[in-house]
Amino acid sequence: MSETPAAPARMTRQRAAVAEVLGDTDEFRSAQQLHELLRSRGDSVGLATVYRTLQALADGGEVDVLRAEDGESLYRRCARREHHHHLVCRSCGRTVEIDGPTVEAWATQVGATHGFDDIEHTIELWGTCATCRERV
Amino acid sequence: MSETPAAPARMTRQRAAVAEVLGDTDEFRSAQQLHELLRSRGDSVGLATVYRTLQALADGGEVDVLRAEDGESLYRRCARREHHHHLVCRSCGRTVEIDGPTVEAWATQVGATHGFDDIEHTIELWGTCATCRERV
DNA sequence: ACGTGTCATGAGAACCATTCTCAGTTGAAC
DNA sequence: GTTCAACTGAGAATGGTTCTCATGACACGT
Repeated sequence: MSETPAAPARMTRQRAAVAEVLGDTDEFRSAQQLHELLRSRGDSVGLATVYRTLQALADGGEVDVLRAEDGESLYRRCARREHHHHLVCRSCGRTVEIDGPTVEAWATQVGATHGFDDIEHTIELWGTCATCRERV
Repeated sequence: MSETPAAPARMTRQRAAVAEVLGDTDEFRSAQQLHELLRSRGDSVGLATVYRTLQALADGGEVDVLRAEDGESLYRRCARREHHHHLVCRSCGRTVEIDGPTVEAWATQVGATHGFDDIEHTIELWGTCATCRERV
C-alpha cells in the first residue's frame, strides 16, 4: 500500500535526460521513440537504460504506461498523478486525460456482483484527433 | 463495414481441431496454451497454424481477443457476437461477459467532446475469482 | 475414383520489443 | 580524495508472434 520508498535512486545524466524528454512531450511515446529522441538531441542514452528508467518512473507513478494496439508500451508524464484514463490519438499519440467517476463505480460494482476480488480495470479510448484527420 | 466475406476458408482437420478446443473451454486462453492443449489431446497442430487460425477467427468475429497484462494475446469464443466486455480472472482466465450501455455512451461522448473521430474503446476488468481466491 | 489448381500446413528462421548480463563507470557520502 | 554500491551500455538472451517456402491435402470437375 506504500508509495514505493524503494531504491535510493541516484541522479544521473541519463535519468535527467529521460525525465526531460518526458517533460517536453505531451504525447504517449514508446521507449524506442524516446531513445531515438534522446539520441537526436545529443543526450544519447543506452536503450536498456531508457527501459530501466521508464520502468522505475512507472513504478513510482511518475509516468503512465499503456499498451498500443500492437502491444508496444507507451509512456507519458501525465499532469495528474491520481487515477485517470486517456483518450489517445492512434496516429500521433496526442492525449487527453479523462476521468469518469461513473465508470469507476460501475467497474467496481460489476466485479463485486460476480464475486471477483482485487478488481482492476483497463479503460482507454482511441481515436483520430482533429489535426490528424485533416491530414487525410 | 462488411463482415469479412474474405477468404474461402477451406475446412481442414487443423481448423476443426482449433475450433473444437475453443468450443470446449470457457476461459480466455493464449495461443500457446491452445497449442499445448491440442497436442495433449492428440490433435496436434502446428503453432503457426494455431496462430493463423485464431487470427482468422478473430477477424471474422468468431473469437474475442484481449491482451493479458504481460502483453500476451488471449482468445475465447464468446457466447454473444455483439460488442461486449469481459471480467476476467487473472489467475485462471475464467470470464464473465459484461455489457455496459452507460459506458458505451460515455466513451463515445467523451471522444466527440474532444474532437476525436473513429473512437474505439478498450474496457476490460481483471480480478481474482472466488475459486482462485480460496486456493490462497 | 482420379487429376489439378489452389489454398493450407508446419518446421524453422526471422522479427522485434523487452529484459538480462556483466565488466566498466560514476554519483555521493565520508 | 577514497570508496563502494548503484548505474550504465553493448550485446546477448528471451519469448511471443509472424514469415518463408517446400510439402501436403481440400474440393471441384471429369
